[in-house]
Amino acid sequence: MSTSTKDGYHHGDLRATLLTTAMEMLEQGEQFSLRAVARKAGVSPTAPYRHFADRDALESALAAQGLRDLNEDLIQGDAMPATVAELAELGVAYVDFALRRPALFRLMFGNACDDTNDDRVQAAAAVHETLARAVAAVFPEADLAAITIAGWGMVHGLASLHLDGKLASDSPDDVAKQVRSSFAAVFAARAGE
Amino acid sequence: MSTSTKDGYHHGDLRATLLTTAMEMLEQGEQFSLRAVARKAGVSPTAPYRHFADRDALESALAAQGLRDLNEDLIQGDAMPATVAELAELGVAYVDFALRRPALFRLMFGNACDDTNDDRVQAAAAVHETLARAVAAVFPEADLAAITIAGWGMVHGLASLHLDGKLASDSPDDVAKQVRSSFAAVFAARAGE
DNA sequence: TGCGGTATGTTTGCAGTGCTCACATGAGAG
DNA sequence: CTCTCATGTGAGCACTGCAAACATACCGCA
Repeated sequence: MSTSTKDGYHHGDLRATLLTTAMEMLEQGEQFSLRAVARKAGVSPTAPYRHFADRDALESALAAQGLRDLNEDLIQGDAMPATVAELAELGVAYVDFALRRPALFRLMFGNACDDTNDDRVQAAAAVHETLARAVAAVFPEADLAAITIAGWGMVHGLASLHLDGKLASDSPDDVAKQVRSSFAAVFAARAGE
Repeated sequence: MSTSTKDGYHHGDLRATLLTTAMEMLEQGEQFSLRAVARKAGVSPTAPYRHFADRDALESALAAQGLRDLNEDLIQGDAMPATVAELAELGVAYVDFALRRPALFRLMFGNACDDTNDDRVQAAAAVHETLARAVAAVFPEADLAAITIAGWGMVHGLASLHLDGKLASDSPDDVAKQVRSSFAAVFAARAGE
């Protein structure tokens, strides 16, 4: 048995435990530090260093996981979108993710990402591709790269601005509506393409 | 004489000195802490607390200043834009600001902004209004709120994604081109409105 | 002119952090 | 059964934000 919790000197699966513990802390809004994670995992303050070079490494691993989760959320509305309205739902999902898991979202996008972390860059690329596919499905004849970047930018910006309270928004429903009308306002004219 | 640098016990204008010192550090990419700022200003580690309640307060003041600077950059192309291409230049200025002063930009938008800091919310509102005016000048008959938010979101998202290295971009010129084509791709169809 | 109050700076000290290094343990290869 | 090495522990350093208690000198007021 090499799964999670053994009670001897050696933990058995500390790396995974640290990741899930840290993720919980992010989810719960607790401010998070290597030491705090270790404490919560019931392990000495320096134990994490056996599994992560430094704090950034842990954060990168969490960010990678977050990007994978985001990608799943985006794909979940399985079918390729056919209309601008359906494409907008991808945007809604993106913004919703940011608002549901703000601390994680900030980890994923907030720092410089000068990453040699392959997991992470690959996960980011996957998100990009998901968005590109969706855009391509709706605007088959358009300049794919430009529209994809524009759309990603818009959605990401809306998420960030809402996260930071720069845009008025009472309820999550409100936010979703705002995202939809942004898509409508901007992409409506091309709907027929 | 109550201006900046006196050499006695009392500094004379510490608050301002701290702000400019901190701003320099942000500009220079030095990592910044209350203590480091105090050190660089040649003052004891806790002197700043006479002028700022805590670290967040200093950051908020810097963020407010940053928002004012950003607003100036946006207005600088004085004339109201008349075409999508001219509107795009506002976007270019926005993104350029973010890339030129990344640490400041992160301060301005990176944190939760649960601010009672009037300066700051007002400065943010001013930016919003500048953008709204510009959009209104180009699309006089459109749904102003929706397009403004969409545009702000797009520009802000592009800035953030570039800052975090999520979008390929070799040179600043490259980035500017990307911003322009995003505007073109998305707003082109409405240009005649 | 002198005096006291108060805004502004200093010192000391605490708890928390990231990280390094020397040491302990025990699981698994031989 | 033993030895090795991955994995855990502990003590310790430099740094941080922040809270008192204390020092100084600028100010209005007598």
